[in-house]
Amino acid sequence: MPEAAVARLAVYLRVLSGMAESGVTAVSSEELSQAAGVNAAKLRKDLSYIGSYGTRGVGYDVEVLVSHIERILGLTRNHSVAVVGIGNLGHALANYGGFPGRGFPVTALFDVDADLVGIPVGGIPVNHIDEITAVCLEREVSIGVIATPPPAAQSVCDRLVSAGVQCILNFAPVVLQVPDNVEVRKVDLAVEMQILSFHVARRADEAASVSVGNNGLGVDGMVIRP
Amino acid sequence: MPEAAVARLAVYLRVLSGMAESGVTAVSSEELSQAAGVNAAKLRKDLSYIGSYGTRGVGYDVEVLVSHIERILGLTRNHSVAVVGIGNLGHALANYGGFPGRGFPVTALFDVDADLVGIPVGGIPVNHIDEITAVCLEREVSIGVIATPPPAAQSVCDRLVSAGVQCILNFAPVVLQVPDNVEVRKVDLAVEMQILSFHVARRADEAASVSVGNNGLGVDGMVIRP
DNA sequence: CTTTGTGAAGCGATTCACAGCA
DNA sequence: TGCTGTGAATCGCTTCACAAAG
Repeated sequence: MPEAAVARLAVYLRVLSGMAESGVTAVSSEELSQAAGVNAAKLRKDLSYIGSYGTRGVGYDVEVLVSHIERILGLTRNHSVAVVGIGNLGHALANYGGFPGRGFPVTALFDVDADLVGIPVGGIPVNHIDEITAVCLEREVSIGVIATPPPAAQSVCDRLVSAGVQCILNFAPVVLQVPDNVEVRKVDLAVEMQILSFHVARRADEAASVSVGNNGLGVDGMVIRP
Repeated sequence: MPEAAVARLAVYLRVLSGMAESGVTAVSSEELSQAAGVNAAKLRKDLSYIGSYGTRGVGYDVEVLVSHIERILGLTRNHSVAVVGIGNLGHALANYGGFPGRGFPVTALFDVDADLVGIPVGGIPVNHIDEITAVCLEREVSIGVIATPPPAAQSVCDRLVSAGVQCILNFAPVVLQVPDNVEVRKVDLAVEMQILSFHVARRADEAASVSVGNNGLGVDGMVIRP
C-alpha cells in the first residue's frame, strides 16, 4: 500500500468519525471523497487496499469503514508517547492531553533544564533528559516526539533509539540520521513556509509574464505577437 | 519542477546555510546529499531544475547555491504572516518571533476571545477575529496560519481568503475548501501519529508472520513448511 | 580523473473506464 | 439502474548511467 494512501486513510477516518457522530450511517465514495478533498477514484482505490467493505449500488457503511481503517492503522491498541523538549511547542503538545484522535497517551516528558524537572505539564511530571532510556523502557514508549532546539535533536534521537523507540516525530529543523528499523516523520515549519513562499513567487512571476509577455498583448493591449 | 523537489530545496538551503556559518565554501553533491538525507542523483536533479551552478570535477560553491535557492524560493522578499487562534499552539508560533529561517515576520495575531484582545504575545498585540479582513489588508499579510479549534477553521479560512490571503498553513484537523487560486499546506499531528501507528502495526504483523509463518519454522524451530 | 548535468529507463502512484454485483 | 472494485493506461517522480566539462 502506498505511503500516501496511509496518510489519506487517516483523513478518511476523521471525516467518517465526524459523520458517525452526526448520525450518518452510510456514505458513497463520491460523498466521502468530496468531504476528504480527493477524487472518488482515488478514494475507492485507497479503500480497496484494505479490503472490499462496500456494497455495489449503495455505498459504504460508516461504522464498518471506521473499524476497518482503525484496525489497519493500528489504532486498536494504545501507543505511549514521550515528548522531549518542554519549551513553547513541548508545552503545547503536552497540553493536548492525549493526542488528537485519542489512542496516543502522552506518558513521559523530558527536558535538560533542571528547573523544569518535577513540575507537571498537562498532568505529567517532567523528567530530566538523562533518564530517557530508563523511563522510556519502563513506560513502554513507542513514539518519541522531538521538540528540542536543533543542536540537541540528533543526540535526543540517538537516546530514544537506544531506549527502543522505533517511531519518531521530529519538530526540530534537523535531518536526523537513524538506523533502518526506525521510522521518522518530520514536521518542519520553515520548510512549509518556504514552500508557500515559492508559490507566492511563482504566482508573481506568472502574473508578470502574462501581463507583459505570454498573452501576446502589451501592457496597453497592443498586439505584440499576433 | 516537482513539488517534492521544492520541499527538498528548502532542506538543502538549511544545510548549506549551516555549512556557510561553519566556514565551508565548497561542497560536492555527494557531501550535500548525505547531510540532507537524500541520494546524490536526486540532489543533482533537484539542483538542475534551478540551473547549472556547479563546477564539474569540483562541486558547488556554497554561497552561490544559497543565493540561487533563496531566489527560487522567493526568500528575497519578506512574507508577512498572520496567526489566527492564540491557544497553546498559537502562543508557540507567535513566540518563535519571526519564523525559523527568517523572512517570515509575524505581523498580526487574531482570536475570538475578548480577554486576549490587546494583550501582546511575542511582541505583537492580539486583534479580534472580526478585524481579520481590515488588518490583513492593511499589513499586507501574504501567509495566514490557522491554529484554531477545528469548528472555527473553515470560517477563519474563508475570512483570510476574502482578505486576499492566498497562502494558508493549516494546523486544524479539518479539510479546508478553498478556491483554486489559494495554496493550502496542512500540518496534521493526528495524521502523523496515525502514520507512525500504522508502521508499528505493520512491524508487529511482520514479526508475527516471520516467527510463526513465513520462514517455515514454528516458534520452537520445528519445520512446518519445509 | 573527478564530479556535474541530463536523457532515458524504471518504478510507483494516480486516473480511467468498465466489468461485476446488489 | 447505480455504485463499487479493479485491471489497464497514464502520469510524474526517482534512479541510472554516461557524456560533457574542468
